[in-house]
Amino acid sequence: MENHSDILKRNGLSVTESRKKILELFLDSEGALAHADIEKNTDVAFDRVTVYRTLQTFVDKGIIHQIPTTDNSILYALCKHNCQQGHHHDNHVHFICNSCDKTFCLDDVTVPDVKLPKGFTPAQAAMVVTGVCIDCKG
Amino acid sequence: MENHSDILKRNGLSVTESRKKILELFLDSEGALAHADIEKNTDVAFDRVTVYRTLQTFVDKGIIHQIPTTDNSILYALCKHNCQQGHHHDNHVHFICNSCDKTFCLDDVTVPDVKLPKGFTPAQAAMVVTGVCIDCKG
DNA sequence: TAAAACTTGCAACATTATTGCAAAAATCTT
DNA sequence: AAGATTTTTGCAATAATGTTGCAAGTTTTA
Repeated sequence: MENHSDILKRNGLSVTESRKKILELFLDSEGALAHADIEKNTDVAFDRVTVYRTLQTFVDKGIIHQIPTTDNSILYALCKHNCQQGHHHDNHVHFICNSCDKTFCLDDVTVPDVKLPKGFTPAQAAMVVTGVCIDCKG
Repeated sequence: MENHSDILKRNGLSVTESRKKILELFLDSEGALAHADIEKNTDVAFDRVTVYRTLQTFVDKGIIHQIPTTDNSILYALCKHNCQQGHHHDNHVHFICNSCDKTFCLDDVTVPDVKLPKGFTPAQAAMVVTGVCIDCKG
C-alpha cells in the first residue's frame, strides 16, 4: 500500500514535513480542498508561502489537479488516475454541493465530448455540476 | 433596437454613467471580460468598488453570467438569452483560447447532460473547453 | 558524514476584495 | 419642474490573497 512518502518519492520530490502533511490532508479528505482549507487546518501551521508552493508543485507533478469555480477560489483534488508530469487525466466531472459546499470528483463520470463550431480545436474540457450531493439529499 | 439604457430599465435598474459604460463594454466585446479588463480599460475610470458592485448587480439581474476558470479570476459574459433574475439560462459551453486568451460563449453548443451517480441531484452544469480558437488556428 | 541540492520561512510588497458612511446622482411625487 | 425620496457612487479603512528574493535550515547525494 502506497503511503505519503512513496507518492512523493515516486514523483521525484524530497520528502518533507509540509509535503507529507498537506498530502495527508488530501488523502484523508473526501472532497476537494481550497488553499484556505489547508491554511486554516489547525494541524498544519506552515507558512502561507509554503502552502502556495507545495500546491503548485503537486499540480506540476500531477499529484493534484485544479477544479474551476466561479467564486474566485481554486479548488484542488487528488488525481486518482496516474497523471504524468504536465499531462493530467482529470477528465472527470466535478460536483459541488449547494448545501454542504463540498466538492466531489466523480471519477467514473467522464466529461462528454461536444461538437464545437468549425475552426475551434479542443485541447481539454472541464465540467462542473452543482446541485445536492448524496450526503445532503432528503 | 434595444440600447444600454433600455436593458438597464427593463431590469429595474437606475440608469447611471458607470452602468451604461460597463454594459457598453460587454456589448462591444466579443468575448468575456474579467474584472481587471474593465478596470484597466482607459475609457472607464470608476472606482474599483463601483466595478465590483456593478458586476454583482448585473449577475443578480441576469444581465451577465460568470464563467468558471482555474486561474483565480472570474470571467463575465453577457447573457444572450433571456435570463430572469436569479435564474440563468447560460447553459452553453465556454471556450478559452490558449493562444489569444480570449473567451468565447458558444451560444449554440449546449452543455450535454451527464448521468450522475445515485444520490446526486444536479441543478446547474458548466463546461469550459480550452484549445485553439477560430482566430488563432493555422 | 560532508557537500550539493533543494525547501522553508521571513520580510516586504503587490494585487484583489469587502464594508460603512457621507456626498452625489437618479427617480419619484406632486 | 422642484423638492423629497431612494439609490448609487467614491473615499477611506481594512481584510484577504498572491508573489518574490534571500538567508537559514533540511533533505538527498555521493
